[in-house]
Amino acid sequence: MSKPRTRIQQRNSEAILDAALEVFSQHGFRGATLDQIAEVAGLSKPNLLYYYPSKEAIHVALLSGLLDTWLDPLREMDPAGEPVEELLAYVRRKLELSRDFPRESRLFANEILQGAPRIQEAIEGDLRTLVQEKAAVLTRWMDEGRIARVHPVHLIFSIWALTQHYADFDVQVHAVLGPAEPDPYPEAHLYLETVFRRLLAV
Amino acid sequence: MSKPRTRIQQRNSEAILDAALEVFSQHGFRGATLDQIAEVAGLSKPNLLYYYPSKEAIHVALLSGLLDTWLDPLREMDPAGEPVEELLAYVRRKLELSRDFPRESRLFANEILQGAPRIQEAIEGDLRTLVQEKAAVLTRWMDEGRIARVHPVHLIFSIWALTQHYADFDVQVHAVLGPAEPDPYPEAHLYLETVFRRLLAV
DNA sequence: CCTGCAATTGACCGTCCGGTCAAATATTCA
DNA sequence: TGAATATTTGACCGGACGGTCAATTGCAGG
Repeated sequence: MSKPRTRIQQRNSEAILDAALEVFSQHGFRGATLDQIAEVAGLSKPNLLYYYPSKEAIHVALLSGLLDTWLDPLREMDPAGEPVEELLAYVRRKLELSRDFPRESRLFANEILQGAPRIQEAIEGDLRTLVQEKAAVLTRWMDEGRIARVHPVHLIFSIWALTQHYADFDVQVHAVLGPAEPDPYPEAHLYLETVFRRLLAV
Repeated sequence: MSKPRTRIQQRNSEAILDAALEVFSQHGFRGATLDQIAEVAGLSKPNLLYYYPSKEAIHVALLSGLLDTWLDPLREMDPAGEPVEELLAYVRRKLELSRDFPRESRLFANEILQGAPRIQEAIEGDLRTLVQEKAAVLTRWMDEGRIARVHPVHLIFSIWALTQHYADFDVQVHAVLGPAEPDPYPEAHLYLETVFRRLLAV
């Protein structure tokens, strides 16, 4: 992307991306407006377009870094490590991502819900490749009898689904648990650890 | 809602709701346009507004019936039944809902992602009540030693997350599995059955 | 056939949207 | 300081949006 030179450029383009993340993640691409983003960022609309040439450019700038960040925890899963602990560490890292970056998770969810028009090639490329690669590792672990045999790709899907649920359906989670339980993550962590320990035990 | 009297009203208001489901589920409320819905429905825009007074009214009409349909499988979970089989039956019914009504699932996901502005009270009311009620049943089963002890509400969350993932993230699922595996549901069913059998085994 | 109501639509309205532009203001640096 | 450059903005544009309305067409029953 564009490299901000001055401090003002640095500060403003960051403020824009942060505001855009806020708005895009809540309303999706078409539902978000430049005026909204400008207001959240504390800038005028023409000033937004001084830093980014179009609404789409802002969206692309947000998405471009996102997929890598999102997949990093999976990349860190070490083929040479202890299988169950590696998988549980992945679950934990992914859950922390949901807790600490829920807007990013919702931005991604919105993009996928809308058919992934802007990151389809990345999904069919990098993401698919990485998943297939890690699925091969999982299969090897199963062949070696170190974890139970299940469909490796669906195993990865289930980690995504379970962890992202707490970010994407945050409103529902809090509504069901009630105001007495303001932070569901400690319980979620315990629960998910149980789920995958029992699933993978040989 | 309004009771359609004539066959024409029946046919058209159904066509409108079907078209609106298509468009809303893909673009969210703000991202959808009446012209788009009208085109999909094969009607003129003023004709849409002859059957429904506003864009919001269409959206509300769609959502009003949805939550009940969505929760029905959970309601059917029989407190007098065999615990593991009841839970697995719930998982299966929920997964079939994802397979057969993916647009409804995405509509719901969109609404929650956007903060559930139009169904928050229903979520904090009916949905919360039902979940708490069924969580009590699960807790009783755990007390009786008929299923393993885990957090009952998170158990329900995990069923939602795992089953809805296949509808909401459909694009990603197919991209990762590739064109060789056009229908992920048989494998998903097997996988989820394994997950919950192992999780709940005493 | 006619009457009366149901259904449909072209034309239109005010507003909002993404984006442009020229002018004004701040900042940098020789 | 002053010239050059970076930043900011009010005013505006064309098109799309949600919604209205008067007028037309379709249709059922007497």
